[in-house]
Amino acid sequence: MATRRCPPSARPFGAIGLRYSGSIVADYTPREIDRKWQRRWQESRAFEVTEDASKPKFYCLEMYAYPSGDAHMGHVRNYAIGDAVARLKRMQGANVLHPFGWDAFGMPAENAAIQRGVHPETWTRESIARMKGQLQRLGISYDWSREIATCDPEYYRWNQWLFTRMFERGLAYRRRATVNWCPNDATVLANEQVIDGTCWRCGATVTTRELHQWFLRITAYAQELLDGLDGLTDWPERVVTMQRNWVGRSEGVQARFPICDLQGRATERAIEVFTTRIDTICGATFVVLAPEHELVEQFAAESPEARTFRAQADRFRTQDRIARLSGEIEKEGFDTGRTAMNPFTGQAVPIWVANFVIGGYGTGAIMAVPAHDQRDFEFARKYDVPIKIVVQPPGDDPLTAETMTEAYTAPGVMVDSGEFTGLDSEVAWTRMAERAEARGIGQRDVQFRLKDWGISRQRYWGTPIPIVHCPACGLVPVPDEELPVVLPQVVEFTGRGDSPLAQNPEFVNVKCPACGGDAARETDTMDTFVDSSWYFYRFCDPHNGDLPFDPVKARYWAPVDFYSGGVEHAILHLIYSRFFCRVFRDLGMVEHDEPFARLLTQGMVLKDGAVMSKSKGNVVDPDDMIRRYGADALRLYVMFVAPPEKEVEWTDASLEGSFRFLARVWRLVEPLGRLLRDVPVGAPAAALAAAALQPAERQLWRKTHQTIQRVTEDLYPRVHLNTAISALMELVNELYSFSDHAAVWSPVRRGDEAVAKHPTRPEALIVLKEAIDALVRMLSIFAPHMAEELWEQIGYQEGLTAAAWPSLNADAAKAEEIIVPVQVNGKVRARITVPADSSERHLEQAALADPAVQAKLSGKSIQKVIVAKGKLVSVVVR
RNA sequence: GCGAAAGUGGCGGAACUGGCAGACGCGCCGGAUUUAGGAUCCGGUAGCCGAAAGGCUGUGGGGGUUCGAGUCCCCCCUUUCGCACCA
Repeated sequence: MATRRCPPSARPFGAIGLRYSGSIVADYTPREIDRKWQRRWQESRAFEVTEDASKPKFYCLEMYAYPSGDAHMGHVRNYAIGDAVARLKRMQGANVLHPFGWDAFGMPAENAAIQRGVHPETWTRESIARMKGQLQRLGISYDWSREIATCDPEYYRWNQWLFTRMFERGLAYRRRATVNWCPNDATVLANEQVIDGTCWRCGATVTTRELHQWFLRITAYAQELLDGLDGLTDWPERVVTMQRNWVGRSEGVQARFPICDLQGRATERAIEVFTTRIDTICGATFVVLAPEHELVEQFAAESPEARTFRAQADRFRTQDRIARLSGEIEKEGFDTGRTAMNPFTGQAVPIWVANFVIGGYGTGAIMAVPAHDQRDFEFARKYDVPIKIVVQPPGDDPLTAETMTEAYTAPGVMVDSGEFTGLDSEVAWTRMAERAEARGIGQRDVQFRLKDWGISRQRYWGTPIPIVHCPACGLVPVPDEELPVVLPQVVEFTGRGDSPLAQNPEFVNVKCPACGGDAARETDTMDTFVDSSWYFYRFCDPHNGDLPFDPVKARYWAPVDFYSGGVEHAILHLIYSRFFCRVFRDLGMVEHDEPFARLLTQGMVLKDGAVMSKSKGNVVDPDDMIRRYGADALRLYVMFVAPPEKEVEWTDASLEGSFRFLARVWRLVEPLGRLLRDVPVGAPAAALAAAALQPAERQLWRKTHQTIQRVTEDLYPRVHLNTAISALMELVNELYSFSDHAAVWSPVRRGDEAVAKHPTRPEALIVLKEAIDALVRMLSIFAPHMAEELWEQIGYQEGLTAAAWPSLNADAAKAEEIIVPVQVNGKVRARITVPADSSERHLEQAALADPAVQAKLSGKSIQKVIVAKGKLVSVVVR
């Protein structure tokens, strides 16, 4: 045959089919089948939905895509998983919202503009078109009428609207903050444009700059975001943990250390420090300021050697930033020559400046207790600052400052702490906090690691921040009726200088909305995480021109019931979305507190142990695989190869295996189509009474219902897609065995030649139809194109998209007889076949009567017999 | 360093609450079919001993709880991921 070397999809499959000698089985030709059904679904608008109070809703969402131009295997896997859930829920009677859209703003589009002169919009639209085609060739059941792209003014308009609401409520504000700066290109760089401390374009060493930037006050919700995590029982534990650490709540005391003048007398000025170990305050032998701390400059000014002072502090400030990108840095510091008074001991302690104290956390200053904090310990040893022990470990072996080799951080007994001496340190914590408050030298405080969200980007391809700077009125939001503030089309992309919008006078020069005077537009655009923090609400009402979405519609669809995507979004995207959810709630637009009820983080698809990437040259192109094996085989493969959460290593051989399975189903079902068409659905109960069935028929009928049970249980909420598929494979194997049973089949002849086999008994046909019917329905959530085609072949007029999930007949699934292992002293010595509902007594008797068991019992005495009903009998002898 | 998760055949992986370890698939071996190869269908496939019946050993290593442990507890090893000076 000439087609020998062709890829599988082109091979002449099953010219000779199962059990058919000489008959013709139509080839499994996924390419045509895929196209046929994709067209039908589109024409019938099969997946478009509207609110319907008569049905339970189910909102199934996969993280929308950044339109890079090429869908990769990670996308395929994510969308295949989501689609299986969406199709399952639809068949189980839910009104399923399953939308898709594009995270269309962002740097790659702008980089393309800088490097190749393509307008970001053109680049983005082309990428969307390409990727959409790829997704459609996968046959995912999206409601495409709800498609959104965040770069549409109709979308980003609502970013601006929401920003304005937040500005009005003090949740959006402006302050100075540090950015990466390339001195050569005179431009701001995003973190990902800084490569090993240098500019991605010109290689110049990156410095920092202070700019006015916009922030969203996520910290206003810090406690709530933390508390809400307890309710996220259907999220992966590790994502919850990551978020908890990210919010990073710690309880402590903010204490005042009065600053001493140059003569060592306490003054009115004080250093505020935050500590979680107020119990160790008597051991605080020095105070450390972050290099960014405002007092550093004051001390420098007051210092006789102001210059060296500043130089040292500056060195830490710049060092900090670069070091943070590259890893560990050595603890360094210098003594300011100034002292502060320990408010508990009254002693003067030196004030240091050191690089290990962070300006942005707490008060930017710490009390250093070297005996009981490892970092302080290392620092004190290095610079020879005194170490004072105030907590001794329990037991008779007290520590001494001279001999200790590391800080003692565990609880213990208080020493050398005045009236608190002798107390348990954990008890002392509370007493000392109370005392600090009573004496006005401190108060209990809660600090969060979570910082406000800086959303300003000095970029073109993002949502313009809708603010006007008026010399007379200050910061004025653009009135709602003037939204959206649209990105100007004509802009030059040089990658140098100011942000592109700032270079466009038509954009910048406006009249103040408040006073009508000359004013300037804000030229920063928003972080694209703003877009993705609420897109799931927009899907509920994607064409609304009056509001981001209709609260009534959102009340019907939201929250998202099933959300799947990569772990890489475990923190930022998900915490920002949880934040926005609460903002919408406080605006009265949604009623729930959490936007995503169930989260599934799917594992990556690797090739040769690494993430697929163009630079590594290890990309497997989904389109290529679809061309060769069809969409169904590819989808089935990514779901069968491993549980959804796990990483998978791409293997061509396994994909072929999935293809073979589908072809095997095809060869089984397709030729039976004409035969089964006439068999009524919902077989007469009498015909299926177990007693009326031949053993082979009974076995198939049981397997059918056992499979329905297993698959249904595996699918949701467990989402064990791989084991569900393996159960379907078992059913197919059973169907093949069934066709081997001579008792129920006889050859159909044409002349002398056996053309096909035909069940000789009506019961056999009924059981067969029921099995195949259930198989095709269940298979349709994994391999929808082929399932539809087979569905049509076996005589159903209405498409599978309207079909119901098969219903379980629990009696049919039940086994009449079971095999129970018998253990003697922990080892399996026999297996007995007993009626499924055997009593414990009967099981024991049957087990002891078994000859193999008897043999092991002879000469021994039975100590105990344990019967696990329906599972096992365990005999203990001596 | 801290935290979390995971270590099961040649490979991907099953085993829900402690109850037949290795479902299902890949690969490999054998048989049928075929002029032949491919495809297809059937069977076998943890290791060791044995002609077989059967036996012994096995879920990273060591200990423990239990009639019974891949599963629970303690110690150790390895891998992956997350956080890495957050006071």
